[in-house]
Amino acid sequence: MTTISVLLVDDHLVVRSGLKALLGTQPDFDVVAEAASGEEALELVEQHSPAVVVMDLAMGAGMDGIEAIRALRQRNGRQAILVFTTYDSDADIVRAVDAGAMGYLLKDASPDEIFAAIRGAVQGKSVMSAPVASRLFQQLRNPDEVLTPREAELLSLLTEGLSNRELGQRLFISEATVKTHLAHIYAKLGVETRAAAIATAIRREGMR
Amino acid sequence: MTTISVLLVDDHLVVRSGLKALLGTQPDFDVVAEAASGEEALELVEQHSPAVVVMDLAMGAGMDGIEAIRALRQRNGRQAILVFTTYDSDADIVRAVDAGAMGYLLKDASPDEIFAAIRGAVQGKSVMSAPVASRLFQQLRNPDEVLTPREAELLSLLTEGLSNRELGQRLFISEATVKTHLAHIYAKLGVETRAAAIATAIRREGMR
DNA sequence: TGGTCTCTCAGCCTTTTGGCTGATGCTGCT
DNA sequence: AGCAGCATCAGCCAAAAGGCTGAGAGACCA
Repeated sequence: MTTISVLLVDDHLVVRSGLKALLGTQPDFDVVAEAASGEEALELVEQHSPAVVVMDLAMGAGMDGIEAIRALRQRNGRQAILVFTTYDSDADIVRAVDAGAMGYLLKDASPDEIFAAIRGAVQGKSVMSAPVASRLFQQLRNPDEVLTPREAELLSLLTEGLSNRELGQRLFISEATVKTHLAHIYAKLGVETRAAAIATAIRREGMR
Repeated sequence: MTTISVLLVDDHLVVRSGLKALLGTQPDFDVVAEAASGEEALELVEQHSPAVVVMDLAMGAGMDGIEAIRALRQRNGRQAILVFTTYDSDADIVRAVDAGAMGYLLKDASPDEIFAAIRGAVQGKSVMSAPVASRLFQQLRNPDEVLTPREAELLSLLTEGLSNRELGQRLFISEATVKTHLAHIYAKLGVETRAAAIATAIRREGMR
């Protein structure tokens, strides 16, 4: 039997131990290293070149999971990257898949789901939790409601409470353009005010 | 040596396993049961009457952690309850302590912190993570920044994206009064716009 | 009884936001 | 070559939000 080498990336030690304990029950998994940050993950991948990287998206400080995935992909590693996170926000799912994640699991997934996802990942199969899949499906059905990259960027800044003027300065665009983007964002989110947009963004899109 | 019986309550299996693995490294801890929900926690406390209950606040569906703590306290159990959660929102901290939690740990706490907190809890000592303690301290030092009940109510509705007019209608007050409350809220939160207030409320005050 | 807090309301004025229409340059796809 | 989508910008106007001052009623406490 071929063993599958795994790198765990999560800023919470408890989660890493839990995952390690779970994977330890299976004969074909071998957790070769653990990282608590994106930066550390890059190093450890270099050192151990694991077959699979299981990665959280929300990482306290520094590089977040998405950036780490992107960085790993750019160094053309052959690792299969599996997202393992608490939230299933639309934006995160799309960005993670876009960045090159092979699968997307939620932290309340059952052990079997986790095992299957990892085994599938090394074989090039894409596995995701049911809620995640249904969200992706939803987006495919309603492409009109998908934010463009620029809009998502703006929405993200919006949730920090910036004014149109400030948004323009941050993004190096005029206030007029900010307003245009906002109008599109409101339409796509189905809201009419910036307040509602922020509320929706933080709750539904998971932008915190 | 007296062993300390522990009940773990967290809706994520990985977290429970991780915690169990960590506590297993110490000779004086004995994880007697695990619950995935508040309801289950109540049952298992009844069955095992553990010395300490380590509880997450965010629990998928049904009874949340705060309610579970309150319910346990009302059944006048002698368990020390320790909150073990991801976020340190002001509101959650206050509500948890108010509900009867002995300590408040964040999930990125080190094993030693966790061990110390559990051992302290059975001896009646209150242990909390540094960020948590500083937030509580902050509130005691600046009572001027504590929202009045009415203000908190308004802020909560604000996070749903309502306009001043709608807020007035919901609360049966004039728009002028809404504006007065908002001005006070902004001052207390240290923001200048409703957008920033919403962002702060959801992130810092934990109003989701 | 007086002071303080909280909640309530009004008016005035400035700034910000949102709705609308129209327009340009770029990219990618057909 | 042409079309669609994206990002950019402008101007105009109405609505909403925010800053400021002042003020009254009720609760609570010293």
